[in-house]
Amino acid sequence: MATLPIEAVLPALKETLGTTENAVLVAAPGAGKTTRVPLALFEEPWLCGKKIVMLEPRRLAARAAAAFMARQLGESVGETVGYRVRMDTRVGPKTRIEVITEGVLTRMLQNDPALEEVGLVIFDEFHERNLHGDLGLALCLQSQALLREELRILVMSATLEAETVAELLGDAPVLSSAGRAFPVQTRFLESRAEGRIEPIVVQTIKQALAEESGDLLVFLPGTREIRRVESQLQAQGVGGQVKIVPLHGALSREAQDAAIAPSTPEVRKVVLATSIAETSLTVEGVRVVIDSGLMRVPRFSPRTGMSRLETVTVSRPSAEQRRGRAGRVAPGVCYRLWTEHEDKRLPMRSTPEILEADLAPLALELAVWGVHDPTELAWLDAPPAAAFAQARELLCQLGALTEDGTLTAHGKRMAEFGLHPRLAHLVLQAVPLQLGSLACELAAVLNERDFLPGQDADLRLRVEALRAGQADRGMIAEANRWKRALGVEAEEKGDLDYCGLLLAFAHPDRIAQRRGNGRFLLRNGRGAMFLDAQPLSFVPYLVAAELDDQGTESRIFLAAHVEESQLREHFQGQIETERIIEWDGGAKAVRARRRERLGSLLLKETTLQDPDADEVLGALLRGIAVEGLDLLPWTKAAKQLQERLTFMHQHDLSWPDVTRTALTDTLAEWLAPHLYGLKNREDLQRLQLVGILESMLSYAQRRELDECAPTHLTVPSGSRIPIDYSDLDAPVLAVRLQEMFGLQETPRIAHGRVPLTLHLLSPAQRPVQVTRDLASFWQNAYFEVKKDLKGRYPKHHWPDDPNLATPTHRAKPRGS
DNA sequence: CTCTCCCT
Repeated sequence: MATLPIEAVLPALKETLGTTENAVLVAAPGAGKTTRVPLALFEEPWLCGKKIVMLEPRRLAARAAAAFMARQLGESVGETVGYRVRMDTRVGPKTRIEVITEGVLTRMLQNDPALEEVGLVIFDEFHERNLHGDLGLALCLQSQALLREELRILVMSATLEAETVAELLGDAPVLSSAGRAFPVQTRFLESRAEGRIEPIVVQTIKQALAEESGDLLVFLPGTREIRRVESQLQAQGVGGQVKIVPLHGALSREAQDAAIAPSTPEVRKVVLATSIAETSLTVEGVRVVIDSGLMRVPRFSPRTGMSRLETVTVSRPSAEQRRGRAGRVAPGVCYRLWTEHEDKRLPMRSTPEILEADLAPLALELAVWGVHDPTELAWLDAPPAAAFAQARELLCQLGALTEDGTLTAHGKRMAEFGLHPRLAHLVLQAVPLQLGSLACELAAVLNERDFLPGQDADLRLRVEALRAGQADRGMIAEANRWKRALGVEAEEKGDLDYCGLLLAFAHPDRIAQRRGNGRFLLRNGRGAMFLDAQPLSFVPYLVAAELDDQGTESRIFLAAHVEESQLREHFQGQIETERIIEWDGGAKAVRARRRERLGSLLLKETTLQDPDADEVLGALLRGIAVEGLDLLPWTKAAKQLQERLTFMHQHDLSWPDVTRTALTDTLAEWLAPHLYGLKNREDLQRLQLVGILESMLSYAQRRELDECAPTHLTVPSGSRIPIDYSDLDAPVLAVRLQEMFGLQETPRIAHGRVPLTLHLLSPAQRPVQVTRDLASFWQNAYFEVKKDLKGRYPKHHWPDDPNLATPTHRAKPRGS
């Protein structure tokens, strides 16, 4: 066996762990640390015969590492070296090295916080900073501090974030080892790429095929871009010369295996991959990497409880990892589709999962561990407070925690399931309903990537396919394992009509009601919809399992029908009944209704038979305030009375203020007493506003009103002419000039304080003159006016001395 | 017009 670069640091590593508990080992990919380190250490005396457990981020990697090490010892897996991953365990009584996946460590710690049988925990590929890795390290560190001070912890990482890890491990020594990869030449863009990435990718692929030999690995953010690049390459005839192979997580295992297998020497291969090829899968025979510099990441929103996919710039470590994929078999080339200037500004690290993930599973693990406040543990990055609080709230809703945050028996059982708390709750709720078997099938379907993507969103199709053996074998095995754990294997297959109800246990916030047109309203108030019409578009209620959380209306990818009667039976305690008595602006009436709500969903609305009179009155008053005073019957008389009172108020503030503003502000005082039993505009139209306004006055004020602000004035002709109070500062008397003959002075009101403004009119009621000084008019302007009137109304009498003339109210001259 | 892993 060739000497690996890692061999150089092994003696120092043995010595370090012989004297101190914690250490950090930095080694580039390909240095051989994953297989060499456990084999070098498992017989060290400081282990005292205890085991080494090593964490891998992926099941595949864990099994592969165990198999490789077993071969090195000339044994098979399960002897000295074993592995323990989800759904698959191979360890025996002799096993000294257990390669496990990150989540398994959490379960081991929860069962045995002191890890009595373990002498050393190795965190491999720790730079990936997965949620379970971070949690496992935090728990291990506390176990070491409180229960097992001689427990060794070794963190292995490919990047220089080692220093911060070393600090977290109590200033642990850092050892490093060089990598073994071949050199890779990096080529940047000359100028910044604008617009879509696909044309530049296509152009670079063609350039690399011409300039370089060997297979190409192209990193794209997602399947959409992969499809576009593929079709553009085909359109440009590239597909004829080379084999174009997509590679992403939604592909079947066979398609993935075909994509990563080495190509035959005569056919060149262009692999179009997502970040799956960055760490999880190794594509054989690659000499050229083309990196779009983009990746899609899920971002969880504590506000909506959903994840959304975002396209982001890759971090520097990611870009380095991608570049390294070109140097595994020979010196290689990496085309980076950004400029050298932009390269300097790449983020120094990817965002650790704990900062952006759904923290409900973590919060449940911490509750089982006995930690209320995550700051009691040591973290590289503590769980963000908002997301953690949201997670605790969800756990309360699911009954895993009590109000004060203590773990319930139900919560403890949920944690033991190794399922997301929502799904564990679904399964546990189903058992007493004799739906345990269906629940296990549903949980298996929901726990994995959708195997019928793009098809009809109905979950029942997936469960049917699973029952027919058309799902992934692992998924079927998963369902069966839970059935055994619950003792429900023998249970009759639950009716598929219960899928929606069970899903509602997991996602009570995603119960949705039809709004029409394939659009739905979620219980949490958000909108959701199907892109194309399908049977589920027309059901009154459904529960959404998967949504995209983009924009104002989320797209529904996966859902199940639920009956209103099922919701009523199982969510009775969450249905709120409210009595609503409110003004209906459309009908212009008070509506009294009884509503049953499930969150934002209105399940039922009925008319309330005997609404409380005071509440009706309140709603009517609010209606009038909103609609305005025009809702009331303002007759001419009422309007004039309001103007007269306003006139009085202006001169004496002891009078009520009845301006529109004041009346609107004081509806409850002046109007409310007259509204009992009224409920709509028609009722209001029958009100007697004159009487209502008058009732605001004292007896003395009523008498004074007629004196000071009379409705009419009797002019010399004997006519009673109405006074117009609409201009508060200058009440107007509009009267034919002829009726005023003989009156010398301007008539006054308000105890003589306010002269009326006279609008003097022609016999045909046309305005002739406006004056507040009648005496002056007679003496001056009258003579000019007279000439004009004589011309136009020659048959009328236009005297030279108006003071001596007889006033007349007749429009036609006498005797005509 | 959907990233990717993982849980006795």
